[in-house]
Order: sequence, then C-alpha cells, then structure tokens
Amino acid sequence: MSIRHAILGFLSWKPLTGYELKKRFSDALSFHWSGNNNQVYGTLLALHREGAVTVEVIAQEKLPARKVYTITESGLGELQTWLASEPELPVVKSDFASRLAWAGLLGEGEYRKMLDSYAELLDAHILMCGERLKRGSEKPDRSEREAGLWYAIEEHTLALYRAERAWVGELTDTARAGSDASPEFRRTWPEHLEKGGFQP
Amino acid sequence: MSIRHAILGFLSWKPLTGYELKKRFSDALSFHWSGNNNQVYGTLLALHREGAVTVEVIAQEKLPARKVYTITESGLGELQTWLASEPELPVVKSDFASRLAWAGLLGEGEYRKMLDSYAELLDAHILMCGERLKRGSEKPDRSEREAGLWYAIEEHTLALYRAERAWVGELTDTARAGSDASPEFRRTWPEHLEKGGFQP
DNA sequence: CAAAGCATGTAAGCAGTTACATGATTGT
DNA sequence: ACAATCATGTAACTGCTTACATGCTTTG
Repeated sequence: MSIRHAILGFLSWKPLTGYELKKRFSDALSFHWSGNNNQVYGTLLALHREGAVTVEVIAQEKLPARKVYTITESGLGELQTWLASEPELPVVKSDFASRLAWAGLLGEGEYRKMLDSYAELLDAHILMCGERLKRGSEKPDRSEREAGLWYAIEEHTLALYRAERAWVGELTDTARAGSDASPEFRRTWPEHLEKGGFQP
Repeated sequence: MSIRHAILGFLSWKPLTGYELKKRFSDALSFHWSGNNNQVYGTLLALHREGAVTVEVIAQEKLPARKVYTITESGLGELQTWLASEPELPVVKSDFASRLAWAGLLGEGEYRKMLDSYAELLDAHILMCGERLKRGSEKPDRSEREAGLWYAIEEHTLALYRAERAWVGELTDTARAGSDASPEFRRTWPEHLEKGGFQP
C-alpha cells in the first residue's frame, strides 16, 4: 500500500492538482500520509511518466500554472487491480506502547505524568478530529455506498482514538489503586547494573 | 520513536545478543518492528560506537561468536530521558481503510469478497496472536507494575485487532441489508471518464 | 535428508520526513 | 505587519524492507 493508490483513488473521483491532493491528504483523518510535497508531486510525475494520468496545464495570471491531473483508463485499471488484490493487516506504530513497556524504570510520579500527558494529547487530538468532521470537507459520494463508507471510515478512525483514550483511563485508575495500596516511591534498576551510578 | 529506544529498553532488562533481540522483536505482538538484521545489527553497532552499550564477544566452538551487548549508564540515561519526553500519537497505517475509501468502484460481489478476505485475514491473525500469548515468551518482570504493563500492552494490541474484526462484521451486515433492499448489480464509473472503455 | 534454528553481517532500495526555494494574493 | 492560502518543485535524510552471503547444528 502506497500513496500511489490513494492518489489514483482521488483522481478516479475527479481531476485534481497536486496542491489539491496534498490538502486532501493532510485534511483526512483516515489517510495516514502527511501529504508532503515530495510525496505528492513526485508520485504524480511518476504516474504521468507511466501513463496512468494525463496533465492539463492551466496558466493563471500572477499565480503559478495549475497542473490538473486526470486519470487514464490504464490508471483506473491499476486502481481496480489493486482493489481486487489481497488486503493487508493494519500496522500500528504506537510510541506510547513502546514507552509503557519500559515504564517500570520510572517512579510512580513520573509514570503518572506519562499517562497524563498522553491522555492530554489524545483528548486534544480527538477534539480536533471532531471539529474537522463537523466542518466536513468535500468527499466522494458517487453512490450511497461510497458516501456511507467515507462516513464509516472516519467514524472508525475516531473510535480508535477514543478506545486508546479509554485504555489510558483504565491504566490511570489501576495506577491510582496500586499506589494507594503501597504508596512508597520505588525505582527499579536493572539487576546487571550497579545501583547509584546514573541518577537523572 | 525508533527501534533504538526499544533496544535500549530490552538491554536495560538484561544483556542480549543481536540474534536474541531480533527474536524478541519478531515474536512481540506490540512492537511494530520486523526485527530484520540491518535494523538490529546496525543499531547495535551505532549504539556501541556512541557508548550506550558495551560488547563482550563470547567465542563458541563451531558456531559464530556471540556478541553480548550490555547497556551502559549513558545508555540508561538516554532511555530515561526518552521515557520522560512527550509521547506521540499512534500512527495507524490501514491498507484496508484506504481500499474501502474506493470500494464504491467495485460491484456488490467484489465488495463482499473484499470484506470477507479481510475478515479472514484478521481471524487468522487473531488466532495466531492468541497462541503466541499462550506460549508466552520470557518477558521483563522486574516489578509488579512492569509485569502488569506487559500483560496490559499485549491485551490492548489484541483488543485492537478484535475491534477491527467487529467493524468488518458490521460493514458486512450493512452490505447484506443494503443489497437485500436493492439487489441489482451497479458499478459506478467516474463521471469524467467515458463509460465502457476499460472493463476488467 | 530437509527444515528450522543459531549467529553474524552487507547491499540495494523504497517510502516517507523535514527543510529549502520562490513568489504573488488575500485575510486579520 | 504578519500569517495564511495558492502553487510548484528539489535536496538531504531517516527508518525500514527485502534479499543476499556464509555456514554449522539440531530436530523431525
């Protein structure tokens, strides 16, 4: 799965410029690509070289020319072939899970702080997502099913963040319960290291 | 977040060889790194060059020498500094969501097939995860909290796949309900393309 | 006798990131 | 006056992937 297919997807909906594609990627909740220049303009160039899209250059007074890309039948064929191929498992890169794995090295207070700052980050992100959804940019809706799917995908993306938030809440509750039972500060050091050397 | 911190994490637990680290990454449910050679051996080399770890070469009869890496205080410092830094949002790369966004281009039958094959993939993966958890490889448990966290992380990872599976189930139900209402085959073509050119 | 495990490493390459480069127009 | 939007592109870099390269030992 690369941005190539996602770009072909957008172009199957309507002709767009690189700039417009970039915006769609950075506005979307559910496409994980940042929509940076190199990625979009570069892929568009490759797509054109390979005959998957055509370009129409529309000169503008005072602003750089717009290059409007249109999908070709060959491009549409590639998109359909991809859609019919075997899907892949989702890949989740969780910085937080990686940290949590070693959070035993932290004291109670530092651990709580870690949970809190992640909860805060998630809350902010969830809020932002909600606002973006309310504003609601233009989406493909060539059929009932398509419109429904775009809605479903966005809801599902949000649901994932909410599940993550709920999990952090549970961890916080557990931490609270645990330290109420044994409130002393305890920092665990690796057994194979001398204690007392590095003290942050 | 890079594999560097995860390696330091494992080494904070106990000295390990590159080979052992590789296995831990490919066995883990919740670390997203594949644990390929270049990544692990390369990072270890860099870590050593920078003084974050030390090496002890243990010659073996008939097998290549084992290089056992031990974390230094500087390495432990780097790990703690990272743990105290701001966490990042999880990044989800969902091939399936990207496909779903353009599934309006598919006919009912192809769409159902797509849902089914993803459901199958998830089922297989969930089963495999369950077995891996039952087998249960050796995990850090220097404190109650650490042991509990490793358990919590693995459960949470599995929960995510299960939520994904439930979602696909819902989409399938919706699709069934929809096509019962209007069972005709309908393929939607991009408005800006002539209909009838490319027919897969 | 083949496959899996032990054990190290290198080469080539893809996908994606940040930052650089330019410059007019519109809104606060 | 400053920031955002419109609009294109390039350079340098990071992180990660697959495949290559070697070769012995244990298990099925």
